Amino acid sequence: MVSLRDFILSVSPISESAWQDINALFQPKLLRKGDYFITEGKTATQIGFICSGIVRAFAKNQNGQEYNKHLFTAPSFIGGYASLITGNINKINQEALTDCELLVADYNKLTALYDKHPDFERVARKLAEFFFAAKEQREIELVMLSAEERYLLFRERMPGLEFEIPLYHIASYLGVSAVQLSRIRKNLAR
Amino acid sequence: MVSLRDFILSVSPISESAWQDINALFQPKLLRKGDYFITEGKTATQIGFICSGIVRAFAKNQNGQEYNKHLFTAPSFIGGYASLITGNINKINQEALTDCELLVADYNKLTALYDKHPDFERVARKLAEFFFAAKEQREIELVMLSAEERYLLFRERMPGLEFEIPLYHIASYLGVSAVQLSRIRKNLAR
DNA sequence: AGCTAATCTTTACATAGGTTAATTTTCTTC
DNA sequence: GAAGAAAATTAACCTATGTAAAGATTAGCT
Repeated sequence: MVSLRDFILSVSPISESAWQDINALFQPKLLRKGDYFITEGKTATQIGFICSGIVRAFAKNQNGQEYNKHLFTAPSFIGGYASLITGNINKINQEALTDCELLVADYNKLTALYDKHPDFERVARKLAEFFFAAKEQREIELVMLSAEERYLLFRERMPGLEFEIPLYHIASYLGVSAVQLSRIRKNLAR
Repeated sequence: MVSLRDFILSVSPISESAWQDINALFQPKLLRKGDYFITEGKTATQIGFICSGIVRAFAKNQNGQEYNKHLFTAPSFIGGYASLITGNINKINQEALTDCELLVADYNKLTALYDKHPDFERVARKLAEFFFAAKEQREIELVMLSAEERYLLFRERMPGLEFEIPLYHIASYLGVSAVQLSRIRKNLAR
C-alpha cells in the first residue's frame, strides 16, 4: 500500500497547496483481477495510480496476438499515456492481473493545474523524462540482449513477480513465446 | 536549414525574454561526416540541435556490435538524453553521417532557466512526453512487426533517407543484419 | 478430496534471420 | 577513366524461436 503523495515527492518537491489541489482530483477505485482500466479504441481521459496490485499494459496486432508492453506494480501511474499526451486514439489495453487499489483522476483537470503550480509541471516533466529513459533502456535490451539475458534481468529487477502472475505474461513481456521461455528455463535449470 | 526558434515554438509558445535567454546559450558548431557528437563513457553535459545533416545514435554491446537506436535529421535535438536526465554514465554514441550544422548548449545552464521561465519548462515537458510516445511506438513496432513491415514503414516515414546513408545503417536501425535487409529488398522487388 | 480449468512443458516441425565469406556493384579519388 | 575502397548482394550453413498439438502439472472450486 503506497502513498501517491510520497511517490510524487520522491520525484520532485511540491508545495502543500499544489498537493491539496492534486489530491482533490483523485478518487479511489477498486479493480478486480481481470478487470480492465483502459481498452483500445477511444481517446484516453483518465490517469490512474496503483497503490497495490499488478497491471499489465498490452498491445494487440491485427491477428489478435498480444504483446505485454509493461508490467506495472505499485507505486506507478497507469493509463493510456501516449494517448493522453497526443490526444490520439488509445491503442493500449490495461488489465488487472491481481486485485488492485487505484486512485483515479481526470487527466485534463490534472494538467490544468500546471499553470497554477509550476512545481507540479516540474514533476510531470521529470516523470516524462524518466519514462523516456526507461523506454530507451528497454528498447536497447530488446534488441541487444538474448531472450535468456532478458529473462535473467527481469528476475533481478522484479524479484518474485514471476511467481505472482502466469509465466506466459512474462514471456510476452520479454518478447518471446511461452514455449520459448519454457525452453530457456529448462536450459537455466541445468 | 531549420531554425531552433521555430522548432521550440512548434512545441509550445514561449516569451520573447525566455527565447533570448535560451538562444544566448547556444553556439554554432560544424560536425564533419564521421565526427562524433558524443561517445560513451562519460556523463553527458551538452545538448545539440541539428539545423542540417544526419546523425546516428547507436549503442554497442560487449562484442562491439552496434545497434542504431535512432537516425536524427533536422530539426531535432541530439545528445545523451538519458545521461543528461539521470546523470548516469552515457552509453550512447552519436556520429555524423553527413556534414552537420549544429547548435550546442550546456545542458545544466539550459535547465537552470526552468525556474525563471516556466514556459520553457513546459517546452521541456512536452518534448519529453513526445519522445516517450515515440519510443513507445518504436518498441511496439520492433516487437509486433516483421522486419519487412518495419522497412516499409521506414521508407514511408523518412522518404529518401535510404539513399543518403549506407543501407547497413538502416538495417541496424530496423534491428536486422545488412544481409537480411538485402533479402527483404530482393523479395519486395519481385 | 476430487473435478475442472488453467498453466506449463515437451515434441515435432517450419522459418526468419544470424554469420561468414565470396562476388558484384557503386562510389571516390587521383 | 582506371584503381582502390566501400557498399551491397548472394550463397551456404546454422540457430533461435515461432506454431500447433499433446501431455503433465498446478490451482481453484464445491
